[in-house]
Amino acid sequence: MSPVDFDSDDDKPLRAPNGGSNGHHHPNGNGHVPTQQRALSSMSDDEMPLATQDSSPLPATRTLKRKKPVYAESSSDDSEDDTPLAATPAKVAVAMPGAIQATTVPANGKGKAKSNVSKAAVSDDEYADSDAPKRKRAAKPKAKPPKKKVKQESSDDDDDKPLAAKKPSTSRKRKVKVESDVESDDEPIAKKAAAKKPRKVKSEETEKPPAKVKAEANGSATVKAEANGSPVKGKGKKKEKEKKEDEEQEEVFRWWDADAGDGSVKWQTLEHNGVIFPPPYESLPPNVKMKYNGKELDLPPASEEVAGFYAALIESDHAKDAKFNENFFNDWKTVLKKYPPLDNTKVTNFDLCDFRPMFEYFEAEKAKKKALSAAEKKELKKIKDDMEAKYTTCLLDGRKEKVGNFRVEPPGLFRGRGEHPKKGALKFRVRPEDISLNIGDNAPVPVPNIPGKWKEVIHDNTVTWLATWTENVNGNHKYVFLAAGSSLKGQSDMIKFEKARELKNHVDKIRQNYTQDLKSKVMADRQRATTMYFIDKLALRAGNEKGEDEADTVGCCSLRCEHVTLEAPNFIIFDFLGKDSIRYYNRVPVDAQVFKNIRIFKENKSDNDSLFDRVNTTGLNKHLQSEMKGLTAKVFRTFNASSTFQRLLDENTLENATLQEKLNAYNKANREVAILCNHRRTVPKTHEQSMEKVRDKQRGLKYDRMKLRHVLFKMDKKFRKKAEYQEDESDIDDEWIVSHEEDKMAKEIEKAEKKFAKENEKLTDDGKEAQDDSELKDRIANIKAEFKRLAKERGTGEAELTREKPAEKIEEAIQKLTEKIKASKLQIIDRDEGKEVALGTSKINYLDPRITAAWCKIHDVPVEKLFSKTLIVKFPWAMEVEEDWKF
DNA sequence: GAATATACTTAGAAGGGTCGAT
DNA sequence: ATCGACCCTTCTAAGTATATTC
Repeated sequence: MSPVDFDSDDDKPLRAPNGGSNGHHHPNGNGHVPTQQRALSSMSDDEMPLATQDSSPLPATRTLKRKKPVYAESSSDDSEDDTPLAATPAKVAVAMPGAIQATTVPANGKGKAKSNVSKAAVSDDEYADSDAPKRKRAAKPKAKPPKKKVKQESSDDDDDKPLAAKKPSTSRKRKVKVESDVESDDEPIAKKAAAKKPRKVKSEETEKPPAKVKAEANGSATVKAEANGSPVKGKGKKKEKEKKEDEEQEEVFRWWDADAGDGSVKWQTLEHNGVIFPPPYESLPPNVKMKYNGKELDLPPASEEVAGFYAALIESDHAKDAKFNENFFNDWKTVLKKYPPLDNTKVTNFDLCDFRPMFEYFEAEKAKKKALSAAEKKELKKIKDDMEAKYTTCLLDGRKEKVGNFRVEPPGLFRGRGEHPKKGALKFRVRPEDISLNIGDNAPVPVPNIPGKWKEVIHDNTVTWLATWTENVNGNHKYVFLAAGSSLKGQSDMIKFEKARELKNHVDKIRQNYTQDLKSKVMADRQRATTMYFIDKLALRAGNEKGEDEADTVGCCSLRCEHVTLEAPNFIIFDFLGKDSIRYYNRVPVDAQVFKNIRIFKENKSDNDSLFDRVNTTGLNKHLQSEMKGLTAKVFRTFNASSTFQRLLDENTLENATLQEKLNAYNKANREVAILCNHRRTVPKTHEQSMEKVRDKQRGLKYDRMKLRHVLFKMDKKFRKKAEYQEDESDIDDEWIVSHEEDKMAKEIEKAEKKFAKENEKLTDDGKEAQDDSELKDRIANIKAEFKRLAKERGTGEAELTREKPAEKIEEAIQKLTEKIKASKLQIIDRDEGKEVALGTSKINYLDPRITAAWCKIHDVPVEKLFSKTLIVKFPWAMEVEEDWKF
């Protein structure tokens, strides 16, 4: 059985429609949410085997996750200056004029320390409104007493206890605070750092063939020379195909033809130029000042920069977000404390701030840039490209490879998705002192393009990153990796898909096993089986635990009771926020046992308790490994997406279809996968409007075709009988025709006027006399007469052309229009159905590119129609498949 | 064994570039 | 040649997975 059709009612894949309102979510049919829910609680569970062991299904109340706030400690008032963290950046500031490090603000500190104490205080009614669809996990603060949980644990048999992690008290992981280790400033950080870092620095004295590689590297550094005809590299692969200046194209390393390495060592030699830092902050011109309480505010660069971050956003949705504003303002105030306005104005009230002058200045600058001539823009771009050139590539084992994100993230305001508690917080400027480099130990250590020294330089060839740093807002790690088209990324991508294909060979057994386990007497196993069922059928994400200072989103293992609703006899309604706070709403029929299980799992729990309190992703993956080597939860998503795609393509592509029809079949399959994976985008504001435009255009085509038919009818009655001319233009009515003709006339007149004016201009330029206005009048009169005739023709079923044409020509023209109309119909459907589905994500990450490559070969479709240039560069390894290749 | 650290993949928004219609 | 819709790239946030630490 295919991975998705467990739904016996109709074997469409279960999809994950979009949230809410717009109706296109229910593939399975008119799904509307039933009014009656939880009718089942009364059902007795005959085979509720768990009873004994689980007699107290004590829900480990999953209190909220949430990690501790990174900087939350100082609850005291405003001594933020003293916060240790602040110190670090500040230091640098001195040394670097303009580079505002100032932004030392400890991401909003204090305050909201929802101490556990306060949590305890939260009353239960916070959970009370269970039917409120919005799962506000509001309760973050609360830590429900572990109550029975303890008991339960003891009573359960070992295998069966709730995972400790989910105990309320344990709550979630927290991220470690960002340390400012810059202390030891100026030491020869390089080697020493590596030493102190226990990390896997094994690379230190690994054997490598430096000499040889080195030589090669040097050679390839001179790409130019090479392009000129003297291949420096010894690779031999480089045939003379250099013809076009495909210098960047240079020989692609055909790693997929080479021997696979061991896997853990990622490279032997690595040379690169580090990262590029954004330019230091430049103050605004003196005439641009924001206002506070109506008065101009004279800000030092450090605080002006931060104000500018916000000013740029005042027209965006972010500025409408209270949390965003609050976080920004707190952080900005901290900066202001250190870098106050010159006149010492106290900025205390957000509502008194007027950032508009700054905003307008930015807009004007943007406009200025846009107004530059093409040549000027090109020039600027070239300057930038030249400056960045050396950072764009690196030498990996002597081969030139593209680097991905070599630009260090500039400072700004953190734009968290959804209800992220830190959104709007100030993200500091990153300095060399924050960055660790990873580079071959024989490679020269690059010098930062701004003053400063790297935090450390290590030589770890078991990882692929070139640089890393820790971001201050959430303490997350950032990395610089190679680009998507690099050999390293390509290899792991191919491995990913091969692993997903391997799952084909095990999936039957795995399904058999978990189907068994759905009835297991061991609660933990039963829950695990149920999560596997969802992950397999619905392609849900694994659902790791999240910390307290993150948006409240969930995946399969972290679902809470409030996220699933039962609807008899066998439907489950999922409604939760997943990755990126994208809503997942899906009403699906499920196996009777699954239905029963969910009912059991929900028993005696409150809405914000974990549904699968005995399952976590680590345990789940461990189990999966035992079913198939290398299997993890995410493999199911890849597997489901790619196999669904392959099947749909096979089913939907008709042999003799036109190119457009084939493309549509492809996009349709792509779209179904995107729906399965719940990949969404916000509907462009202009969508409806542009739909109407296209529809109108299509009606125009139909109108033209109708007119041509009428011409034929007038020429010879026999045409009226021809079957292909019987069809009616159903969606153009008389009213529309009238307005269409009027429109058309107006446009033609306007065109005639323009043309006339142009002709006259030309004449006078040539020193001749301009035409008389009467000429224009004549022309317009002609047009009007023409349209008068059209008006008369209305309803007669007959028409004539301004210029006569032979019947065959007209028939040909009709044929062409028919094709155009057909194509446009398809396009319209395609577009409307896809308005909120993002196809790109699945194409980039989930669909085995070999499916596409093979399909293109069989159906004679140029792959460029489906893959952008970057995708083609990303998937070189897939382009050579045999046409009969199947996922 | 939970918490944390690390490294890598997956994700939508924003903004810029391109391309087709006029 | 201009304009605007849309496609693509860029950016960086937000996941997954597993190793390491306490």
